[in-house]
Amino acid sequence: MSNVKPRLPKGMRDFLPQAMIKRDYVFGVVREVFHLYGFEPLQTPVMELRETLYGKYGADAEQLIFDAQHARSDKDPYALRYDLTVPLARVVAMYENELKFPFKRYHIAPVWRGERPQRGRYREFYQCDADIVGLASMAADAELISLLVTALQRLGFTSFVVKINNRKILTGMGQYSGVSDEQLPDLYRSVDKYDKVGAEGVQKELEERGIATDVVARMMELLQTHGEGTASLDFLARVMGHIPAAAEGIAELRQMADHMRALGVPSHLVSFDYTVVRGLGYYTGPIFETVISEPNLGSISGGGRYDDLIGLFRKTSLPTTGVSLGIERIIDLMDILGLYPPHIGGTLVEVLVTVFNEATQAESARLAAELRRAGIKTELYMDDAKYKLGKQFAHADQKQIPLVAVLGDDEIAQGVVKLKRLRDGYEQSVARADAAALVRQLLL
RNA sequence: GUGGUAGUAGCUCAAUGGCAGAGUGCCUGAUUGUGGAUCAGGUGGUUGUGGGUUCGAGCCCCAUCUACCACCCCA
Repeated sequence: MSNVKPRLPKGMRDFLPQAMIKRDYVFGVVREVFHLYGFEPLQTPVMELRETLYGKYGADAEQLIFDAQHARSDKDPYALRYDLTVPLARVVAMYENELKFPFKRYHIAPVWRGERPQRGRYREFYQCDADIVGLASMAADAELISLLVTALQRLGFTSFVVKINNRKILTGMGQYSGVSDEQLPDLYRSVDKYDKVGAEGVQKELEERGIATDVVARMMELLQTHGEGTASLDFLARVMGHIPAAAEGIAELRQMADHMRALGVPSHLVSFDYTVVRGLGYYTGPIFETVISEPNLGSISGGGRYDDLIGLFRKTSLPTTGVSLGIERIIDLMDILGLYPPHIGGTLVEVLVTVFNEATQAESARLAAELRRAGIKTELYMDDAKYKLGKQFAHADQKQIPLVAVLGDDEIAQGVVKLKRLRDGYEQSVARADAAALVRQLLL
């Protein structure tokens, strides 16, 4: 008999119950906030036609996308989705007559990438996106910021900043400084490393990419523009307001600022920062990124406006803006920063009902049923061997179940149940009818 | 995709080319109505996998897998 060696595909993970309880909590909080802002769920297949995915990524696609072919058919080649944005664009194009615009959907689901895994970077991971399709108004972008801030606050994050920029301003800066349109992608890629390599690093890289020293110098100065509130926008307007792209971008961010104020977004949690770039790709307007500022733990969300993408699947495009929470990173940080509320622990079981012996097993089962009817998450102890109280307490302790219900001959005779809280050893007997109420009280 | 580091008990890690170990965990008992603490006893391994060198390999060589790190790119 030769067993198959249990192994996981490279870059993919199992989540045991202890981890899933925490993940579900995070997903649940985020989902609740999405609902609060009127976003509704969308689900699409994990596979798309290869041609659907390759449209957006072109040449690089081969290296990044996981193919997923049926063994007995090579027609209609498939691939695992690479993100949730392309499926959204496809859905919008396919069902536009059935959807009500602006279309506000959220999507929490796994995506797959063929990249080499590293810590915090996997081949299978969850994305968590909210997008608004069909609205050009900056009200949409501002609403996403408000949603983002609310979600992070509800998860317990306090010291973070949503850094906001606009692709049009970056384009304007490039034009003002003398960067050619062909060099813009290079420029974006280099500036994206600002956080990592600093101003000197970006400057060096830009020069290495063959952009003239005086051009780089002008660019670097503009990039580092900063100020309270909209002061930096005023400055940029004075310097490069005559450049159409810049003027447009500046006006958009002003509108966003107005909308955010009306929505009550705390001003200390947002900041205009012209070093934000967001990869390469499809962004056309406002872009944003959230960083944990204290301590400096990197980026936990990103997003922006991509008004052209849906045009991939449709004659004319639709203005669209979206936000993506880096949910895997957020889950890591929840542990690092200790943000889980106390009741999110190693188990979701609230009380273990012990079984004193064979003869009283049925009575314990009845107690478990009573507690469950009252909505209490109850585990009824089960064992193939002998019922020993010590083992049952140890079981509860190891599984981190907070309460144990003891139901021995004495308790049954008196119509009571004895509850023990393991955290501090507090013990109390209570009439059966009041057991659920006492469980709730002891859980607080 | 390129380059580097590492893989020994469930976990964390030892072991000059010469008998594979410790701590922790787990099981049993001290304690047949109570977990954690203590004590006693017990359980722990094809040294990631496959080859090679050698009288002899956890250790050296080659390949491979996996994890991690730096690029590339990205979340």
